Amino acid sequence: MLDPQVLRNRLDEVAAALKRRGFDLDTETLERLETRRKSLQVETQELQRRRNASAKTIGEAKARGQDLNSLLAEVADQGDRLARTEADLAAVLEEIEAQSLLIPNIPHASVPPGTSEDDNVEIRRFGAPPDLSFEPKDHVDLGQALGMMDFETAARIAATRFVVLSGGLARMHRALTQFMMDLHTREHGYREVYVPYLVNAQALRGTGQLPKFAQDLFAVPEPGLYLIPTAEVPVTNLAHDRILSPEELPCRYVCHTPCFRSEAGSYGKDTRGLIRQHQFEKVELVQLVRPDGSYEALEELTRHAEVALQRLGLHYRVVALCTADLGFASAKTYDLEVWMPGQGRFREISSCSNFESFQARRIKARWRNPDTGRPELLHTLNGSGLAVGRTLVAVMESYQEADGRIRVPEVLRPYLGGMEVVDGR
RNA sequence: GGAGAGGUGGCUGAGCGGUCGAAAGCGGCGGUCUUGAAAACCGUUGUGGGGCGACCCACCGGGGGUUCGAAUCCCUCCCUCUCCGCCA
Repeated sequence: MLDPQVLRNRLDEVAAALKRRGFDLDTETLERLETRRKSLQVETQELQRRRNASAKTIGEAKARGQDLNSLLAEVADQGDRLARTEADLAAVLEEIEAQSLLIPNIPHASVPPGTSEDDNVEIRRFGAPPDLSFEPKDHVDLGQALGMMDFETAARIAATRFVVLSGGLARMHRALTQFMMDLHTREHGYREVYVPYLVNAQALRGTGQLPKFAQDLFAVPEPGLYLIPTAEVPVTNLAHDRILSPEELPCRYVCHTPCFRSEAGSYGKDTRGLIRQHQFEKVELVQLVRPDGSYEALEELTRHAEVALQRLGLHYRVVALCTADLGFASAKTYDLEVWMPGQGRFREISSCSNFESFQARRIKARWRNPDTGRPELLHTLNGSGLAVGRTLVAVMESYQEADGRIRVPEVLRPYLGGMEVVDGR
């Protein structure tokens, strides 16, 4: 959510900034609502003031044992009028709130301009495609040949876009998670957290998935909760309605969770393989930081995610998303794209974003600024470190042999009892 | 699932329907004293919002109601704690 003050006083600037990301702000409606809000609020508060004053007078008169009838007659019709303006004001405020929740974040000045994902800008590259002297297979062929990746069985148990992994592949999937968690807790200074996988609507509103993206979520109607689409939701909401002291910052969390996405609206897209599943595992990095350091934090967080790819020996590139490709809540995003030899292309494996105060305002996540002594909004960031399923795909396709065997990257071997080639156990 | 107790400011904890944004204590901040520190003493100390301003408004778990007036009464929802049952 954007700052209501700015939305009020510098509406045209906001509209121009949002235009960069292709969003048309309905300034006419907002101005009309704001005018109405102002007059209603002033009127309401004046009526409240009068009510308080006369209630006080009546109280004092009663204490002196005076006759109250004339006083009570005077205020007889005050209540109705106040109730009406209060109701009108509440309706207008609700309307403004509803509108505000649908306005995306303003792109940072450094975000490259663009009209589609084709305008994203490659920032840097690591490594090179693996030197395979044969025609590489994709992870589906590899996994099924090994008998360790089964989409048909998963479909019988659940539906399409689910998978059953088994044997060495299932173990390597787990090893990848362990490796990433150890990396970020031991070397990058993140605090591990374990959180609920079902969250309420308020939490999802806080991070920006609701109200606009309900169709992407799995709802559980009975307790009225949603399966998390990313650990970002519960972890960022840890700061809900909290005022942190400066010593607690920066606050860095790492969290491994399953993620659930309905993928509505992506029929026919990535239907093959592990790339786009209804359920997948992710290791998520979340930071809560002072506003003056959030862009350094974004660079740092991105590097932390990159280290995971580097240690695994995977070829990747870092891409700055252009204004058109930016997520709803993000002010700036770097995508990490890993090379997938079986597909002959780069695929997103991590997305690292600075949300500035956009989420913090919805969540009321603040810190006490010692310079002002006041509570002020934090900046929030997050990034995948990494998406585990897609990492497994990249490893399988990058470490394949001509005979279809898959070597185990060095860093994973300690987690797999020294296993050098994926086996069936 | 059954029975009971309770949700008040950073914390603990008072609060006959009226002068309560709310006692007191702790903590925090500033000061006096001191070579310095502690102790003691004095002062100060919630959040959000509106108005060009003088100022004003809202908030005592959430929502609704009664009333001229609600932290205080009523309804409802949520949450926490204790005991019993059940289950991991």
